[in-house]
Amino acid sequence: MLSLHQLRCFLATYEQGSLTAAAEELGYAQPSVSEQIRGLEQTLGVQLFRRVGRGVIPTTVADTLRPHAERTLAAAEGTRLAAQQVRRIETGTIRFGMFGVARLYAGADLVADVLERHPGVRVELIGQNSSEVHEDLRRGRLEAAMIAMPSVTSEGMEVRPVARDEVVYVSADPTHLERPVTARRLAEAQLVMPDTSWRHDDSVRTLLRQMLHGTGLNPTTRIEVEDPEIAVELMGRGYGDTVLPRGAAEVLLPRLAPHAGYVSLRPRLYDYFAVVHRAGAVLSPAAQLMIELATARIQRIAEPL
Amino acid sequence: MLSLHQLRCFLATYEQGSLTAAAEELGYAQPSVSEQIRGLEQTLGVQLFRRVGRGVIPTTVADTLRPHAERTLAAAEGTRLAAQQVRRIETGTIRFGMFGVARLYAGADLVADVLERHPGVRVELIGQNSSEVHEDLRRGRLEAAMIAMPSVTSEGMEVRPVARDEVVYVSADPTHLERPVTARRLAEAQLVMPDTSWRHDDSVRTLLRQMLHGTGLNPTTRIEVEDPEIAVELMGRGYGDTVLPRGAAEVLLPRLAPHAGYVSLRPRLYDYFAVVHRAGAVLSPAAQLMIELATARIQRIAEPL
DNA sequence: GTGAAAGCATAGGCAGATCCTTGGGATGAC
DNA sequence: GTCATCCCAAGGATCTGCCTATGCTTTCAC
Repeated sequence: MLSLHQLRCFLATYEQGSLTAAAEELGYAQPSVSEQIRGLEQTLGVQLFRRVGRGVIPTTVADTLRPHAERTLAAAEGTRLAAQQVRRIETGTIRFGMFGVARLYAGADLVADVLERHPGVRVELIGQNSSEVHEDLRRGRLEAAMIAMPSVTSEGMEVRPVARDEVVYVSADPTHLERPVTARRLAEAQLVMPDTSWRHDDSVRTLLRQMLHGTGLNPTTRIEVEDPEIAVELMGRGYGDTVLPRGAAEVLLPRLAPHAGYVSLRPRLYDYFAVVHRAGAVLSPAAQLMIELATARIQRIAEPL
Repeated sequence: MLSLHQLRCFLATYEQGSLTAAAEELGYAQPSVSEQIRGLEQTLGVQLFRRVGRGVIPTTVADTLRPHAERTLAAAEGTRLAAQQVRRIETGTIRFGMFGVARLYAGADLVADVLERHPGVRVELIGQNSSEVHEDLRRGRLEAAMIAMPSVTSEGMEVRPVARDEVVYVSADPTHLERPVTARRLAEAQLVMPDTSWRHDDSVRTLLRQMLHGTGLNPTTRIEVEDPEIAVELMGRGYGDTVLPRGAAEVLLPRLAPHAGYVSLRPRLYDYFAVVHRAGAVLSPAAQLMIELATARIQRIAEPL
């Protein structure tokens, strides 16, 4: 079987014109190189050098094969080099999970932070929602992620909360914002809620369900949409109120519903942001980098823990 | 140390998405492939697959390295293929030794014969003279050759005569050609001799020296030139006679000295053509081919043995 | 929920490859 | 002729590669 080691010995011998010199260059004893050359000649079925008493002389076959051997070794070196560069995060792809609203807060800045420090890399910010990210983590498609809690159960996952953001009641009607909103008021509200497809996993929905659980009530969602932007815009036009993490409200309201405001719930509810990865996993440098940068960004918007 | 085997296992695993499937494709047991992957990850210092209970998932590092691994394996395959082609004489260089007058007889036809059968090869017909060829053989720079005998001693060489050519006396003066030329007549002649630089090794000169040895005489060389063509042309203009192998005379006279003729020496002298290579050498297919074709060509011009 | 199947890791053992040292033969320089 | 150089050959130590057997985790079907 052809091996890189054989090719290295071949090239050294060809260039040095001597097995002894080649062995010295490669740091081996002379018989070892001799054996490699013999093995190469046997696997290829050709004679590469004529042994002529003292010294060896390359045959025309050796002349022909030399550029091929050089190409092969160069390609192998390229492989090694590419791995080195990836290891130093000079190149390659960084894939990181981040669900909807966290990405809304910090996504663009996070990518900018990464590219600032590592201009050569590709960045993939994966995940429409928290539970999809969770599934990707579990299946190994993602190494680490920033998710919102409480969410689906996290068996086999290591979850480290890094920040929390209050969940607030948002309305374009000032009379709805005069006092903190209780469970009873919430149950009576007409709501425009985003993230319809994920309503069973979404952390804000989960919080609201927990809040109303003791009262036997359910919030009325008058309108269900996918995008928080659409929900906010509809809320601004008076089609209903909505419930959002405060960070999202502060990002979206000035742009989409300048006349709307928000107020706390009573009791206050909090959405937690956490770093998640498989329990017991050794994180790559790239994942550690993403975790560090994402945490820093989230903590500039939400409340650090 | 990086190895082709590791890269083969890596690619098979990447494409199959499973160590077990890769092992089956490669014809190994699963733990063997597993070990190779682990070794590759260790030598490169990166994680290529995430082990996730059932199955493995390639990391983004694996995505990045895959094309490099493919290039490397393709280059290695190219090396193997090139060797195969050389072995079948489909490509590569054929180097063969042939000294002056033999090349004059058969050189162009020999090259044509080779290219007819093996259109992809390069051909090198090496050697200004017999003794240079001999030295190249001894040093290993040439594998085999066609030389003229008697020449320098052939210790360590295997010499197989394949044809002989009579050495004849050539003159533009018909009176010189009426009878076979004896040693006495030869010693009195004014000669124009080619191959000046090699006069001590040249086989025709050696024959003449042997012929005159018993008489205590030396041939008078009025003019010494390098090329047989020049010698024949000067002879044709009457500046002297010359001595040549008959094959050379028949090639050169019609073109360069149409009024000249030739006659035998007494006793007759013969130049022998022989195939030569290092004693005990195993000849490559290319060398065997050249020997076969060169022998056939020489035997169509000179007298086969 | 439970058992069966799939897939990877680990452990132990065997065969072959790799590498070294020592010694012998051929060649070339003086 | 003598010595130095350079290759091959042989023997032994170590390492690598590969196998089988086994255990653990995840996945899937009932």
